[in-house]
Order: sequence, then structure tokens, then C-alpha cells
Amino acid sequence: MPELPEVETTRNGIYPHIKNKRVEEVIVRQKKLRWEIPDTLPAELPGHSFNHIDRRGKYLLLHSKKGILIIHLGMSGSLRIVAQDSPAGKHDHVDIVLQGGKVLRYTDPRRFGCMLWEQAPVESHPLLIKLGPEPLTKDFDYKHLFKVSRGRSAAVKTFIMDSKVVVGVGNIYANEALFMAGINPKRAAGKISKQTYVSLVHCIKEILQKSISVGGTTLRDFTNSGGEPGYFKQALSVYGRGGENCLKCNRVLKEIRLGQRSTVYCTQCQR
DNA sequence: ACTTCGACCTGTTGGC
DNA sequence: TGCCAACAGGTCGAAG
Repeated sequence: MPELPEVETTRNGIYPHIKNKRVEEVIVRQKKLRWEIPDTLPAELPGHSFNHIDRRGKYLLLHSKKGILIIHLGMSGSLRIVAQDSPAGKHDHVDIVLQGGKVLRYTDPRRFGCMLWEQAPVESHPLLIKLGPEPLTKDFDYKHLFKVSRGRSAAVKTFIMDSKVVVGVGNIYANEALFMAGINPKRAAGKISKQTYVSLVHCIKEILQKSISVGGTTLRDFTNSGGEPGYFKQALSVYGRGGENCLKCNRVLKEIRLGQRSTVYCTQCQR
């Protein structure tokens, strides 16, 4: 679920429900996430409210006067707005009970996500300080990719999934963007031309942007327990389609592993 | 400085 | 049907 577009969708979905609503209580049922949820969170947050939510990469930053809540959804996390009497399931690890009866609920079966509570200005936080540019801003351009790729032997797919290079490009969209750009994912990042990076940057932006607009549709039934919207899958050209036919040339798509991640591409269309 | 790989978890799927 | 291995939308941090 949590690709950058989903995180962005989550941000948009929860914001109107939590904005300036006083937090009544924080219920932590399971504090062992990727890092332990600090006890200072349930101790200090109640009585305060969030006035702003930022996103940095796939991290959500919920700002209050008392501190900043940093949330990452990992591989399987989600945030939903539920009614206060909604029974908690096995993987509903945290409830942030809001004034007015709604609850911001954090669910994460695999517990690869995190929920941290910070006082200091968050720009200098160790998890955020080394992150690369946001893919949808003008800071992310071919010059940047070209420059930081020089001398690097890593596969271009692994390279664009490196959060120090650019944030928010997960496995699905790395596969999709490389297909759209016609680039073989195995190519060494350091040997790719400026011109090719122009195309890749364009494709990454376009695919993420499109996906956010589809994610925006998910927004409507956000508070419903709802599963997958299904829009994504229809738009995917290669991800999850190994062994099926290329939509451009009809050849069989190849599936390999790169950096332990499943990688699908067309040997004809991607060079 | 860069690359690779194990680790963190549970749930689902596919082969035998 | 059951069992078991492999894999899943992430990414940090250690080791080479």
C-alpha cells in the first residue's frame, strides 16, 4: 500500500479529520514497531492538536506545538479514521483518540513502520537528514541524477530506489518508470547518458503524479474499511506481469531479481 | 564512498 | 487438506 502516492493520499485523507482537533488520549497496544514507540508520545500528546501535516519521502510529519509525530507506514501500514467504538483488530497498534469521537488508527501487520515523537526541529532528524530530493519538485531533475550517478556501478533500478538519490520511488514505480522510459533496469547507473536521464526523470514524475491522481479517488471512501481501489493494477504495465506479454511489443516480459527485489522488464523495449 | 546483504515481522500463495 | 518455502508495496545499518 504505502508507495509515495498512497502516503500522499493518506495525508490528504486524514488531514481534515485531525486538523486542530484536540487529542484526548493515545492508546498504544503494541509499541514494538521498527523502533519502539516512545512512552513520551502517550504521555505528552494528549491535550494538544495537530495543525499541519508534511510529507518527506514516505514519512508523514504531524506537527503540534508540543512536538512532531513522525510516521512511516513501512510495507503494510495504514492510517485510517474510525469511530471511537470501532473494535480494534489484531494489528491495530495505536489509536489517537480525537475530540469529537473520531480516532486516528495506525494498523501495521508486519510492523516495519514506525511512530516517533520528536521535539527538535525535524529537518535535522537522522532519518530525514540524508534523504534526496522530492521527485515531484524541480530539485529533482536530470542534472541531479546524472551528477550523483557518475562512478556508480549499481543497477539503475537499485539506484533510483535509493532514498539518498531520490525519495519515494518504490519497487512498483521503479519498474513502471523504467518501462515507460525504455531503460533496461540492469544498466549501470553511472553509464547512462544525460539524455536518457532526461527521459527517466520525466517518466518518474509522470507515473507518480498519475498515481497520486488515482489515489485521490481512493480518498472518497477513505474512512470505509475499504481494501484496494483496483485502479493501480489496471494502470500497471510491467509490475506483477512477469511472463505475460509486453503491452508495446507483445514479447514475454522477463522477471529477474535485482537487489532482492522483483524486477520485470521487456528485453525488446528496454535497452 | 559505494555495494551487498541480513534483519525486522506477519500473512498469503504456490508447489508437492 | 496440510506443510513448507518463497515472497510481499521498505529501508536501516553492518560488513565487505
